[in-house]
Amino acid sequence: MRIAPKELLAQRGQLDKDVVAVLVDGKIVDLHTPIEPPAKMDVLRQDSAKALEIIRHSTAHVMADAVQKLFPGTQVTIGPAIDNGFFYDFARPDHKPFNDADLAQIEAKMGEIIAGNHDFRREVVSRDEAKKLFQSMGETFKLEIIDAIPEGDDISLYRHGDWVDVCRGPHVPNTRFLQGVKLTSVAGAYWRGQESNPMLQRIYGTAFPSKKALDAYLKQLEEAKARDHRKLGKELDLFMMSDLAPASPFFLPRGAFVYNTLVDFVRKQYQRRGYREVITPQIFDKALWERSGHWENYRENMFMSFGADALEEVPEGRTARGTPLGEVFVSAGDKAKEKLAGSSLDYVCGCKAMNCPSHCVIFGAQRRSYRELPLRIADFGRLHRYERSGVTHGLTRVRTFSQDDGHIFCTPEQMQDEIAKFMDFFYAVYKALAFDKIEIRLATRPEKRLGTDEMWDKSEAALAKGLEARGLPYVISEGEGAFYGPKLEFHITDAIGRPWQLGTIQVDYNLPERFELEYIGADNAAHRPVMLHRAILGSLERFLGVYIEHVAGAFPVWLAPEQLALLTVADRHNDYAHEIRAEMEAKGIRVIVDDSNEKLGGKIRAARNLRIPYLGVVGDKEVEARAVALRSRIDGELGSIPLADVIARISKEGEFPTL
RNA sequence: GCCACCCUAGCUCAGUGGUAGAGCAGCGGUUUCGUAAACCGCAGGUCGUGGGUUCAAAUCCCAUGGGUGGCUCCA
Repeated sequence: MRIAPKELLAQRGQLDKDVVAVLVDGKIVDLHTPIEPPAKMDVLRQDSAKALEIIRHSTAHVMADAVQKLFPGTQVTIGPAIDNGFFYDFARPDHKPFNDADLAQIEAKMGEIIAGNHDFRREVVSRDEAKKLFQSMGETFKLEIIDAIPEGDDISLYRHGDWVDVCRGPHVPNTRFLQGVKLTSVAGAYWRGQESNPMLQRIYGTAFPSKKALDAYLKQLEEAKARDHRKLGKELDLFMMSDLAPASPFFLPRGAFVYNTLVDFVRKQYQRRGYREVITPQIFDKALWERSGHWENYRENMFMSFGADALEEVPEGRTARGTPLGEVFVSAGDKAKEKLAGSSLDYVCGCKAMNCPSHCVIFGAQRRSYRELPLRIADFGRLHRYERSGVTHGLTRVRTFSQDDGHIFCTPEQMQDEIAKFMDFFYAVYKALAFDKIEIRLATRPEKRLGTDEMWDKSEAALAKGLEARGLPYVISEGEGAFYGPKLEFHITDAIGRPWQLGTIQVDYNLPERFELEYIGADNAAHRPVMLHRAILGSLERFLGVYIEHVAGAFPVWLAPEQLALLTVADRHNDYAHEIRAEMEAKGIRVIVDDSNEKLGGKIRAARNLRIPYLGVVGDKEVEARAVALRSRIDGELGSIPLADVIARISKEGEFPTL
């Protein structure tokens, strides 16, 4: 005998005013959905974290109600709760978007609906009834949704006031539970996420059990924005951008220092872990990319390049070699194609978007012995990828970057061990950099791919095994692998919680095949190696963006562009400051002197704003004692300390972390 | 690429059809100072760019570049 938890709680006298839903076997069940009376049932109150999702989903319904009241004829589609709130996608008959003024109006209407204290009600209907209902309402998207509900599942409707939606639930008992509501932004979104489908108008919002909780969230969001790497990049003179090279950062001296130091840090590890670094060309003959499969699978992301002679008309009596430019630029307009058609393309080049093909060229350039394997090749080469406008973002999504990239050529037998070694390396680095929350995704075969299903089966299994060997939890990203092989992606979130892939390891049987790579085994026969693509920090640009946010611009002593700022109290201390600066620089310490015409307080403020780890005040006492009044960003005032001790302390902290 | 919004001095921003502004930074001077902003002065902008409407455009319209938040795509 199934019964709604609402009745059950009422019978037991547990139906308090702040009960949102119940928890049965760890599953959230709203008060409307009939269940078998369970042995154990916990109540979820308004302020519990698990109630948040229900509140947000119900708020999405109220928003859809408000939108349909204000914009008659608008169709509803889907409206789930998400990490930071909820959204609902709409199709307006006039295809007009919502603007900020509309949002304010919708929010006001939502307030009215909520104030009406409407009960949410659930009912189960047959597929035909549901279809008839939404047919009569002209909700064609909902009809598609109903059709997608698996046979045998209940089709439930949720109503509040006079508004109805087909919905799995769960929902709050009454609109009065929705007290902290804010609409945040609008966005275009494709129906079912397909670019070929019509674009819907999405409205994002967030909701909390109370106005107070909402305000706290909004404040926290403000604070997160203060550590946005784009803002800090400007404030700390780390990097800049220019319209003349969209999505391509210019690293300024301070930023370039941090960048190079990260590279040095990884390089030092390479030395100990059997990697050999190479430097490879930037621009390659198209033939390389045809062989690697990039031409076929990755061309739209590549920058093309060609010599001036490619633009010359082909002279009379000579046959053009290569591909006419007009055929290369497939997405060029007809006019452009016509113009390019007569130009020969003896030498079209692709600017490299990945290092792997050149490493294959290196591997294949010599007869290789099994004794050389695993061969670990590292490359910090600069990559260029043509990113569509609209997807780029600060340092985290750019058009030019370099990775701490490496490719391991090994025997199939060595592969699992190499994956394990990589995992050790990876976690040692992230631990040293004080990252603890790392999400792992196993990205599996995409639609557009090279190689056989057997190869993909083997590759995916090898990566999963590598994770299971360490007992690491992971999620599967269906179809998100690279075109040549599956990957493990290591994701870290930025200041406002957006995840970014940094490190990766990918198994690849395909490129060795395409490049016909071989090594001679102990049996004196030729064998095909396996290739592992791997990066620890990933794109250094992206890593730095995430890392700046992680440390809020306050780099540890070993990474800080300046480790110590010497601040003089008055002009008469300037000579001493410059003298000891030279002494410290000779010992490898990075020092700046602020001998400007500012008061001490002003100098301290300026140095602190730059997040310099140590401040050293020099005045009469310090000159007298050959000392520095030291102040640490972390430990505060340390008092007057002899010069030699300051040098010792900063030198020690300035060493690279040991792994 | 698609949707919305934004672009005013090096930076942060004010200015909604009628003579382009502030703070900070910069420069010059004064001050010589002990732990988060000394004082005075000067200079700095074809209001992203190009068209249009208007007697008059930073402001309204169109196009275009760049950025922001999403969608899609990806390190």
